[in-house]
Amino acid sequence: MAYGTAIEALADPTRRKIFERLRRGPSAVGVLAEGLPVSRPAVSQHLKVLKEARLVSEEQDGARRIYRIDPQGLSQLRRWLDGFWDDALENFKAEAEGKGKKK
Amino acid sequence: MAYGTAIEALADPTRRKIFERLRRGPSAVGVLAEGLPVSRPAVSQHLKVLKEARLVSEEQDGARRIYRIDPQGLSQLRRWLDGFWDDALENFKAEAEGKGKKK
DNA sequence: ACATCATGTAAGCGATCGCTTACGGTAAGT
DNA sequence: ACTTACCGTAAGCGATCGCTTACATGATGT
Repeated sequence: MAYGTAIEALADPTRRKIFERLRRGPSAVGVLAEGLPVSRPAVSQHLKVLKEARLVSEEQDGARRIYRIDPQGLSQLRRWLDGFWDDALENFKAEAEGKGKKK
Repeated sequence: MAYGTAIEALADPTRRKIFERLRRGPSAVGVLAEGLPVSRPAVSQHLKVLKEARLVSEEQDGARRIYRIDPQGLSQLRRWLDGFWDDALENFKAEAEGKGKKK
């Protein structure tokens, strides 16, 4: 039931930008902040939220912190969405058949 | 690029409850409000957001409005997540190989 | 025509959110 | 030891959000 925190984390546009930036590979906080219209502490706060949602992981490298995408949060979201997708298709199929019979 | 509105819509816990309730089949506004700890106008406002995100669709049936899940918003979300998933796996593979070579 | 059901909308309020600036802490270089 | 680089955290502020109550609207029944 932890997909909730993942969705809430990805709801913010700035956090999505950070997440999509990490898609191209790991990066440090300062580097991430350069390509964004917000301050470095803001990026740090966003990374904390993403980390708690298991969407990113952190690795210390000297004085820097390297962040990379964590597949755990992503897979939880995928499982939830896939379940929904199957149910939705089933319902559409059932409704279509019902309407067909009524004719 | 419309997956953003879908994620933002599903970020709210109450909206997720409504959406999961609709998973079991179409329903009217008043019926949905009975099983929730919020007022009926609140549910109506949430349904408006879900509709604008193409996550639900509306059908008029006399004085009532029947809401059901719309697969459009769902499929957009799935496509976005699937792309992310593929990239994430690629990066992990590349990183693992790189570390292996360094040894 | 009138009453009633079912719903959308407007206004307002308290709470949460995202941002900035200021500060504290740790690691590397000289 | 001192400075510099890199980062997390605290405090505070303006804006957005979700909720409620009150009102407006359209369809159904008598």
